[in-house]
Amino acid sequence: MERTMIKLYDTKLRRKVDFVPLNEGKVGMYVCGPTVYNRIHIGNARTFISFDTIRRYLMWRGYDVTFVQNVTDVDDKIIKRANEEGRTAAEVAAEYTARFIDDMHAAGVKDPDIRPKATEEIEAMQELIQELIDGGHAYAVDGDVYFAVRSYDAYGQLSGRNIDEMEGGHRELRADGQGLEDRKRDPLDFALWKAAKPGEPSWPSPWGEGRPGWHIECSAMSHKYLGLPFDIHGGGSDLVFPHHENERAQSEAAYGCTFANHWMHSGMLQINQEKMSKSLGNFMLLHEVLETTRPAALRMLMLQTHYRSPLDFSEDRLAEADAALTRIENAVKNLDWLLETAVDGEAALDGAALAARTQAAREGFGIAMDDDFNAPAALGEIFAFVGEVNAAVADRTLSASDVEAVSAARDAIVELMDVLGIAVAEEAAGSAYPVEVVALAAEIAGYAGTDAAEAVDALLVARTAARKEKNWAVADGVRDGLKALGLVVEDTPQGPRVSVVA
RNA sequence: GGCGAAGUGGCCAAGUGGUAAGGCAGAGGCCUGCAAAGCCUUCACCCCCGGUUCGAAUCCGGGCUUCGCCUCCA
Repeated sequence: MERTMIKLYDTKLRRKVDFVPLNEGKVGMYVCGPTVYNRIHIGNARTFISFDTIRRYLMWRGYDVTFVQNVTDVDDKIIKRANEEGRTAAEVAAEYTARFIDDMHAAGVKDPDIRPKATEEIEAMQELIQELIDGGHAYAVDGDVYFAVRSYDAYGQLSGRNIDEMEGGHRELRADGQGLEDRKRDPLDFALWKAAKPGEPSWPSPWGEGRPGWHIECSAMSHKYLGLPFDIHGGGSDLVFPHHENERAQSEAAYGCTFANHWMHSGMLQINQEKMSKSLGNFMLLHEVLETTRPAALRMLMLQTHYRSPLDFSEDRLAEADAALTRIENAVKNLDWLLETAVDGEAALDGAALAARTQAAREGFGIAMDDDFNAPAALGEIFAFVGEVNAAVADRTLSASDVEAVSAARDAIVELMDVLGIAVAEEAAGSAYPVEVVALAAEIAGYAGTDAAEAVDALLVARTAARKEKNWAVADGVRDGLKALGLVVEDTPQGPRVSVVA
């Protein structure tokens, strides 16, 4: 297959660049995980799904990807929640860490290769802080340790900020009485280590009992598990400043080398054109959305917009995405059915042309995804392909000689959707028919057995006979009765077919 | 105020120089006892004003509007 080079938009450079892994064939990725003080919302989910898709694509392209995502399980917000609920911070963190993993599984996001927890990496953080102090980039004051921003020349490069202009902003804040930090040498400095207050989780350290600051966690964990530099550092665009700027400053100041080779940031999910966030209180939790929506539909919605663009979320759009996904699923379902009923006979379609079109679809998909993981365009390729395949096999009984080409087309759709993280060939369990169909069959078809699958067959035989006799009352009775039980009967050129509705 | 992103058909959305992919919704038709699925046809002067160019949704300037970051945030 003709390959183009993968291009990605690098936040630091503010342009698309060719992606060349630091180690041939391998990719190291680090994506900032959540602070576990609540269930994650769908805005968090968007970022994780975006990077999951990127990861899957890189793997499909043959890269050996090492994907690291932390869990921030010590933080002010966790402590606050614990105090409110009369629990320990560790209990709160443990609960929401478990729920986070549940939610990720429910959303179809692959587990990271390594999922370090901040509380289990204190030693690595302390070592990094000590490096910074030794190198003159950090200083301890009364049990706190601060990073000296002005000791790192490149500060502001990632987020495109000018330090001196920023300080003006800080002075304004100070005039408002906010952000007053007497212990800092410079208003821009930020905490690497926070002295413990009574009742807070803390660890012993050379600077006194305390806990790590937020930014140092990711610096320490990415260094420990990926080594520096690593290929891609990702996260939501709201983390660019200050979190990622600070991470970069810490790591590069301490180790004297590039931290992340590329920075990638996903766009914000919005509700009514406004960012959804925990602090604005306009958030919808992922697990709540998944109570009424299948995960694949949510993912489809997210794939329909480029990962860097803002994405407005609404129930209507979710329904649209579900309908769009159904079109692809139907195509696969129909192809499966055709393949099952293929007969030996004359070729009904041009297999060579279909094979060529299948190959073109794969290439089109790859070209789209190579261009900064353009999933909407890649989906466009899939839809265009689906339409052509549908047209090619419309109202046709497949002959045996067509099977190979049609089967390959069907597999391509499934494979490409899987790269995007959506399984469209989920086989309905064969014995998933509800037992009530037996009673229905007894009523309508005079069926006397106890097996639901057999009862369905009996009903279909009865219905076919009724249709021949134009006895629409019985024919429709079977269809409507089964529908009430969650089974849909569809008539195809090859005969009736029953499927279980999710 | 500083920095950044964006404005494409009813809705969503791809598209960075050669006269607009795709999805959803709508209309007409085909198939069908009905339905489902599917097929065919149909639906855009790309926010406004200037400029560059043989040619711009795409480049430049100005304007209007929206959003994000600048404080915890995916």
